[in-house]
Amino acid sequence: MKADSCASLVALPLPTDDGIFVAEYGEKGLCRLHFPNRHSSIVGAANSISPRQLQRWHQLTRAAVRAILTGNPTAELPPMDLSSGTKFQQSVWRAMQRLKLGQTQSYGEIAAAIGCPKGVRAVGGACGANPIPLLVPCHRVLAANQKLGGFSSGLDWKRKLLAREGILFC
DNA sequence: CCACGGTGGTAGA
DNA sequence: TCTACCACCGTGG
Repeated sequence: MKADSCASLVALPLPTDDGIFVAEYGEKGLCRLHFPNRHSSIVGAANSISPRQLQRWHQLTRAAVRAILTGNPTAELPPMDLSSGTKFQQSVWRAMQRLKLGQTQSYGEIAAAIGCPKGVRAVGGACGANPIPLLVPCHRVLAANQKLGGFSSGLDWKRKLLAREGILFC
């Protein structure tokens, strides 16, 4: 763990039909999203985010999360602060953000897309370090030959998300 | 199906 | 620094 310029200031519950997610916000926007039944950091009382802005961000997050969980396209996304990652990780996360509903790419294709064609394993590592799953759609990254690959929050989630988007895999 | 080597980035010591 | 991990990928049994 390293010094993190994006200390989360507020954590809010995000109820869905699939359980209660937790969204963490910093001054620049959404900085982490947790799947249900996972440890998440505690709500910070002191915040420098205006309640009105926070409410707006959380509303956008909630709508986007629920859209993805139901296999629908997302409309507007909240501002996302990805500054906690290294340069390499951020480039991987940016590449994943370009994947639309139902689109997939392999770890190798992502590696090539960011100009690091031999860094395939490192791309896998960056996917696992993705602080905002769903909205940064790391579940749309498959292994070569349409194999499933991994998922740090549990392969059952990845299978479920892909199925809801109509994506076929082995 | 399995084993293995070549990889690049990261975290921890 | 050095080292031991890895959500990989191709090749070869």
